[in-house]
Amino acid sequence: MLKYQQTATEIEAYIEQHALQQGDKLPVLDQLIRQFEVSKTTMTKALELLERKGTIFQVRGSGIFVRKTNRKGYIELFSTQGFKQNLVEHDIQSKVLSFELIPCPEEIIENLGSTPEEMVYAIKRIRYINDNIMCLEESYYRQAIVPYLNREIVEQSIFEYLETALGLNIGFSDMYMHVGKLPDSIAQHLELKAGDPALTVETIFHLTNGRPFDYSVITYHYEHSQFVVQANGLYL
Amino acid sequence: MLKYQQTATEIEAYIEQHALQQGDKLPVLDQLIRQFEVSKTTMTKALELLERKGTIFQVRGSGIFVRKTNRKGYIELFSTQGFKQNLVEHDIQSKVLSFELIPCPEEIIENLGSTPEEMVYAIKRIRYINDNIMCLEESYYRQAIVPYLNREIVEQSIFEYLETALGLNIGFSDMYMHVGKLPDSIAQHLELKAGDPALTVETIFHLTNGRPFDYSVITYHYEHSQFVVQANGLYL
DNA sequence: TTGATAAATTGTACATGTACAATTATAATA
DNA sequence: TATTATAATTGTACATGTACAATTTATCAA
Repeated sequence: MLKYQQTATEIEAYIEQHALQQGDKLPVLDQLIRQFEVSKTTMTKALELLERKGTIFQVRGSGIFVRKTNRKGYIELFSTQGFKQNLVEHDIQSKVLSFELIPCPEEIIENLGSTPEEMVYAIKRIRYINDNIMCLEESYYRQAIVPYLNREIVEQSIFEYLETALGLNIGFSDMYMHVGKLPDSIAQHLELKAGDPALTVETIFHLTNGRPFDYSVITYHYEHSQFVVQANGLYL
Repeated sequence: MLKYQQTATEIEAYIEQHALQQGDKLPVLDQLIRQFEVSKTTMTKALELLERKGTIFQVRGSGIFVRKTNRKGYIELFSTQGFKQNLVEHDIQSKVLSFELIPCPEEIIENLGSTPEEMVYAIKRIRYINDNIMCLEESYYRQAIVPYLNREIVEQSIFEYLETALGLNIGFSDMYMHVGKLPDSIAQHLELKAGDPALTVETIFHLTNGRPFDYSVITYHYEHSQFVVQANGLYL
């Protein structure tokens, strides 16, 4: 683990231990540097990481303060950076509906930048959050990049397997979101009615080297999923 | 404008001028440093900015490459960083439904960290994108921070006014999203039917010093709004 | 008191330099 | 030719140091 990531984790622990709340002030930058025994660069990067993660905010001339979202029960859609301790407080389960190795379907080719001959793992599964149906996920993995998958892996966390067992470096992703009415085919899986509202998120995942390896379409159950996003930039 | 922001803008211009496409390689870091005559720190920060913005991706040992989303017609929900050139390619118009100065409503107090006595500007407006109804926006600005607003300003970009005329420094925001069925009252404004699907986004905007100044609830028209998010971290 | 002004505090921008890890290209070997 | 080992390329991590801008605190005048 990198030093600045490690430092960031330690600062989080510090916040936890001292039970700091929204708006509370952390020690001054110089003090943090001495306290955690790192250089200014490292501390700055650690703080920047925590700022993007939404844990703190920094005010020049004033100090470093804790930023906490108070609402509970929301899913972090884009951790935008950092670790993956998003959903740890939620209990996530999966039920595999289908799992097969097929030639890349026509409509997926463009998204994955693949060829019609190329084989892909096609997986359909329902994901549960705290024993409620959260979403239906249909995903396609290029076998050229993910040479092997099996049903057992797919029942657990696929990304976990890709990173640890296969040593793949997962990089960035493009997500496309829209809201619409559920078609009957999907509604059944979510135990909802056709015409009910749904959030659909298409995502193209890339390795750090830019190669797309996974295209997935997730349809969320509108009653069991709500999302929080901590943003830092500007907007509308 | 800061040097690294300026540099980032110049690199974007470079990409534009050379008509670089997805996956095309930029000059090597050292070359970029010489070419744009900045230090390594500055260039690194500029590139980091562009990476977060989704314009490029960097691969150690390999190079710096262009990253472009090819789908058109999507709204950038969270620019996650950077400038606010999101919606420039869209034509955004507003129609003000109501505009008043009132004591802070009960249900808003907690979100804005205000008191019941405090006065807030309450604004309701419909926003159009390319002449289609995009969303209904209800927003509340604390008068303690935004001392003056009028109907004319509200018909244009409020944030533009806050930044330039009032000199406020807009910082981070917390967004809460969920999907649901439209109540009749809102459906009418969006020219939809009660029960139709809708994406609702609540946002609490803060100044850079951490003080919340704006709480808004936006209900999007499901047929006229779709969103793209370029993420960099990890996920589900 | 109030209000302006100066000084101290504190985070950010930027430069320079070293070491290193991931990738790619090259050379050596079977 | 294919495979492996080596070297060159290229971005990232990290340290140190200077200058500065935004904020807060202290000081002084009215």
